[in-house]
Amino acid sequence: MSEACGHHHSEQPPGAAEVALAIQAADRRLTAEGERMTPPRLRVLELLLTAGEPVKAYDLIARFGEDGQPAKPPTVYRALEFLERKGLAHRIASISAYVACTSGAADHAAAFLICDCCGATSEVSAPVAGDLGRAAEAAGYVIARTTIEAHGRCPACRPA
Amino acid sequence: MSEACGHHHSEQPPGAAEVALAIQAADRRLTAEGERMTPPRLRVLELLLTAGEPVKAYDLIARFGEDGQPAKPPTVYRALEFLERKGLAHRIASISAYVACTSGAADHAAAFLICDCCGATSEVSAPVAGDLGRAAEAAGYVIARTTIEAHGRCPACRPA
DNA sequence: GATGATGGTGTTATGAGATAACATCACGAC
DNA sequence: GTCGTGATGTTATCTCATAACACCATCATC
Repeated sequence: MSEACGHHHSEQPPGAAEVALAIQAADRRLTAEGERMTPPRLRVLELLLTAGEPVKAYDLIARFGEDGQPAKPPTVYRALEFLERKGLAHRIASISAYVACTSGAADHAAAFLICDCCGATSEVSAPVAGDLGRAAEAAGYVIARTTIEAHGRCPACRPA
Repeated sequence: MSEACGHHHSEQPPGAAEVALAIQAADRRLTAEGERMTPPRLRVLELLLTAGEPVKAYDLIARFGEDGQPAKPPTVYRALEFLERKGLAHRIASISAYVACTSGAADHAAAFLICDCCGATSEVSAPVAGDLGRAAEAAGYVIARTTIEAHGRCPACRPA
């Protein structure tokens, strides 16, 4: 997305069926935890899932209304905060964007591989007990959450 | 800084001598690479070094003038971009702040341990060939740069 | 079924972070 | 000198995010 690299990108966003499944699963999990899947939360999650890649907050705001009416910023930011708190979405700090979680696990640390060319993003499990964990332990830090984002080129965009 | 945790924080920013030394070293390195340490770049680096912890861009802007006059945003952002490009400073994306590099190495990947209580930040060497590197390789990604930031409590702020 | 506590939403306004665009200036190459 | 390049100064604007407050839904309790 951010850098032209002169080749074709065939995005294949998830189908409606997959999105519906993911929403169902999220809904069940929230209910089990005594949380509510309210309309704005559902809508934002749906937008994130449908996009299948990181989306800017103001793009979500613009797409929010089914009829083309944008949302007010707090509506979307509150939904994002909730989804993130529940592990259903993640903020990608290095590009100020948000993405639906593709890991089934609740309350997990995440790491991302981000293609600077096509914007494709791959969530991988964050190795909290790995290198960073050891460095933290050595320094006496107690870690609560991590931001781990690697930028580069995905297989499709890799230079020849 | 961001969370009250009811105990005393004794910050000890680097002394003027240390700052002067770091600036000298930076100056030499830039000269060796054919780059120029211009007044705004020097000033921003000096502010970052003196702070000894992450600083918001608009704080740099406010402190920029020796006489209390603020800088114009592009002045500071351009200096920051340059310093970051040269490995003399880093942006910490998760808190939108900037910090002087405390690693001697040029052109290196960095990782940070950030205390959510007192703001202390510790730069550790980024294990590019570690867990994340393996995940990237497995996914076919070629990594160009990484953002690795761990939030928690430093030894001084650690809960009892 | 009133009451109140809690949490979610709607709305207005504003704060915080970052950059586009263009004019001008300093410097080295020739 | 003059030309190309890179840095700076300046104005304006854009993007990202949240504060503050009114209102509403839900549920427990009495």
